[in-house]
Amino acid sequence: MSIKLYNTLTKKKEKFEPLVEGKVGIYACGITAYDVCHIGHARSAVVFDVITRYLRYRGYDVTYVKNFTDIDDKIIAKANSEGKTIFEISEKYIREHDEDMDVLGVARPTFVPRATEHIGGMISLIRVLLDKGLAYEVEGDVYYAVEKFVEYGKLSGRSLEDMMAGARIDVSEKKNNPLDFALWKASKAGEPWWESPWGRGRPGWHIECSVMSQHFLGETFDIHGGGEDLIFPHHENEIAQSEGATGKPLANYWVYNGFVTVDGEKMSKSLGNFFTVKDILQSYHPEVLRLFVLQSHYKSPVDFSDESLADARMGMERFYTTLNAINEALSGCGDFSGITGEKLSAKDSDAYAKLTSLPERFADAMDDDFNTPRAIGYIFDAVRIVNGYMADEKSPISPEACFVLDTAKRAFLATGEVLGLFFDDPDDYLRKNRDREAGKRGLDVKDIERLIEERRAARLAKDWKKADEIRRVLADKKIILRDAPSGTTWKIA
RNA sequence: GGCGGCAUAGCCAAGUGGUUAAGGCAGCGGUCUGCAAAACCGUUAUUCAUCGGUUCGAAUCCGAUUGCCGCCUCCA
Repeated sequence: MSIKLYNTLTKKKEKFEPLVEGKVGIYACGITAYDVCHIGHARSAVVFDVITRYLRYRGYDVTYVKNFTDIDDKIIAKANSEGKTIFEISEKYIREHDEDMDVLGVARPTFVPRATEHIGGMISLIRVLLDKGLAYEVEGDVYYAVEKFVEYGKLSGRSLEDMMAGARIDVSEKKNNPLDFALWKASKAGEPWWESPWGRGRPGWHIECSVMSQHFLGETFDIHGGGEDLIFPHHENEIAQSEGATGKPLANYWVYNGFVTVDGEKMSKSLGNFFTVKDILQSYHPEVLRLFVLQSHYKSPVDFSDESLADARMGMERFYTTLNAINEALSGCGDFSGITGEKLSAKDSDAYAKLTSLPERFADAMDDDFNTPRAIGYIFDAVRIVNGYMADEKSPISPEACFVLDTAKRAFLATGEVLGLFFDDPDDYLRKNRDREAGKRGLDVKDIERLIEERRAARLAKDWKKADEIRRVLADKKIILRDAPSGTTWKIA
């Protein structure tokens, strides 16, 4: 089976064929470092994290580049208003970004270049575009002449005429065509600048990605991606710059994640309807946020709400409850290294066969345009199978059962490795989750445990009435008790 | 105005021509349990926004209609 992915450039799902056998180059546009990350940034990061993890899982040697835009109007504005340098601002938000992504379990990309590290490359590329007649200089600004690039609009599926018809074009006397975009801007007073053949200035937004992608991945690379709002104008302009200069395709596959919405509307700074990653991680385990994101296909819009996150939390709880049960069962196992899949009883063999099919089914779903919702469905199927199997097993469990459960655990963890889930110790996860939920509701863990202790004494004395009364009191606070041979545990509903 | 996307159960969400329309959450019934919980079993869409068409056969293809959303300005 080969991987298929949806290519926005061709508007088709295509078989993935890397330029170089066994190797993949990915460039995803990262953030402009002027503010903290919100859930939308988290989604994009998680999506491309899972794509790279899966490609690696399938044996590809992946080079993943994600840039930081550290020179831009908004960064300058923020630096000026706070009396700081642009570097202080971008440094602060890049660090915050990295902290958030680390907590979210997003693996660090292979390279994380910053625009200001590549000014020289940008100047060279702008020179090439000027030499080729694709750009022109006006009073220290350099603009790209879009009508000179015949394929302009091919990614976003619009023509220059269509865009001219649109009313919302910013008019500048300096531009020959209102759709022309800046490659280089002469610096105004109070703005940072770099020396260039056109005087002191700073780069336009789009040029950095053309330069950095080529620097790390070559003139043509495999996958270019980002949030779908980057299709136009950002990536359209990157194509014009890069392909205009090299005459070669910039990237073969263009992959975009959909937006996170709130009440059906795009999460954005201007609407003020955004939630920061830090906000959410105070209330939820990072894997809950990952599961929430991955339970929708990466291209679909996903509506964010506290309810939907709470649903994802229950899903993670199901996973970890099962993993915990597997661990408990396995802790009672002796040596089962002599067991193999071939000589099992009918019942063991049946469970074994179903559980060993998980990696295959998982890969099947992921091969199909990284269909994580389907892949996760298969993991839940396996959860049901292993739980049913465990329910039928008497303890102490047989070496054969140990073998089957060990196989199941490995299969779960292998899928988790790709999705960035199940990295926590199940016991820790469940306890942290419980305490966090208790905290959110203003419940005191000590009080709860004191009542549980009282109830334990009552149960020992077979005072069921008192035991049930305590259960009821706790239940009113959404606290659910579970009596097990090893003692009573509790959780929040 | 131009371009594009989406509409599947109470909620979330797979499925894009052909056996019983995945899975999760929530609900209900049962098993287990002192009572519970977890878990398991069963159950919850004869139907996929509406209307037409193509086809032996459509949630899936085509057309129209309605509704929602995104891009066209910085944006993940």
